[in-house]
Amino acid sequence: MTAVTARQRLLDAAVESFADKGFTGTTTRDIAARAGMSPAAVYVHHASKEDLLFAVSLAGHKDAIAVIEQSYARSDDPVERIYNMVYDFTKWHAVHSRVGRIVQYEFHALVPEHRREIAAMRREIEACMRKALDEGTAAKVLQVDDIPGTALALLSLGIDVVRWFEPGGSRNAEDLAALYAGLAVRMTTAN
Amino acid sequence: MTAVTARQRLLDAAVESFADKGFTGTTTRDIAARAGMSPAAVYVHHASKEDLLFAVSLAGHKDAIAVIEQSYARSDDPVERIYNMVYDFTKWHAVHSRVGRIVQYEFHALVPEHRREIAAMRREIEACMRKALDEGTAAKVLQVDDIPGTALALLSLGIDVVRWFEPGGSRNAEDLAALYAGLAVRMTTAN
DNA sequence: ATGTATTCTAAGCGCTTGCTTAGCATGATG
DNA sequence: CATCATGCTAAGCAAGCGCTTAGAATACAT
Repeated sequence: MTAVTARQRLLDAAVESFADKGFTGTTTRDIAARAGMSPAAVYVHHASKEDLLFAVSLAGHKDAIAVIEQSYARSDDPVERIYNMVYDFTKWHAVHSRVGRIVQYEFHALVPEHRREIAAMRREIEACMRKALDEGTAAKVLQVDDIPGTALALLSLGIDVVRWFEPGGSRNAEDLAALYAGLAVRMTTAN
Repeated sequence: MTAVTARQRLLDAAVESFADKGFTGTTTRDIAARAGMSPAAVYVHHASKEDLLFAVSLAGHKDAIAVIEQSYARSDDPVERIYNMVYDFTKWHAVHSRVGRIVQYEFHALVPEHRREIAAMRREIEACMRKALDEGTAAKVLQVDDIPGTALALLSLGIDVVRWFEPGGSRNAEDLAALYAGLAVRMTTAN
């Protein structure tokens, strides 16, 4: 299908452009050129530049939600669960740091309706982490005073990776994920 | 002095504009209007839009470095020191979340020369945190395996606050700082 | 009064922006 | 062979961009 391929090529080009120069710093001509098409071709497959951002953001969030929910489900043990969730969430942000940067830093560039939709998906991610902490403390395996605050901290650790991580840089995604997952366990288990 | 006042008014206007719309999303006309001046007045006091960004970024980094170095110096006890450093660093990012957002997210918009200068200041902050962890583990008070990685994690906690914190929101800067500082101590002391 | 330095603005230059329009090529369908 | 939808582009429009220029207004020294 030429249609699907061209549409996807434009999405890929948008990811690279937005990650490099930000949403407002990217021109529709940049995206078109990267996809090897004329500036007008963008509008054959996407309604607007903001629509491209929304598509990228939506796909990124869906992926991130799937990752953290699968991590939650993989184990019944609260400690193992926290380890897995922080490991996978951190690793995802390291491996997909370019998409992650768009998802995190261009949120405000979305139109209000799209912003609401994305905000709801973020709340799902936070809710999943809170649930893991909730159940772990109820079972007296974890020791967490401020559950919403600690959930925020654990997710922050993973999210902030997109700010500086570069694939092929000095740090490797798996090692970083293991480090942060270990720290997460220390943060949530009794001293 | 009218000169100093106008210059500062433009800097303040730049902070608000950049924080709201990002560097590329802000026009020099936005900044001038916010400062109550004509578009041309910007160039009486600042060489370019990028120069305004650099001035904001430089002031922000100087402030952040001062905060973390004072926290380091306030106590000799490694645990207390980690608590203080994470507390103050987090609180600074919460209180100055608008400046912090510019400092963190518009780094790439600086010209290479300015970027190098700011990057050096960031390394100072990381070095200060590493030093605290280094000395604490050498004294066998802290237990940290990966010192550079843990330093990164502790700073990430504070930095990521600028992504979502709003002054006057549901969370208070001091409570958040105390929470994160407590988590930092758990991360760095033996289980 | 005259000269000088400072602070500011009206106007606008050359260029780029997101997006549209009109139309061309291609290939499937009657 | 004719028709028509699809995927694409050349050209360009109205608006907005960073920044400059020429000069007005003010304040103070001579």
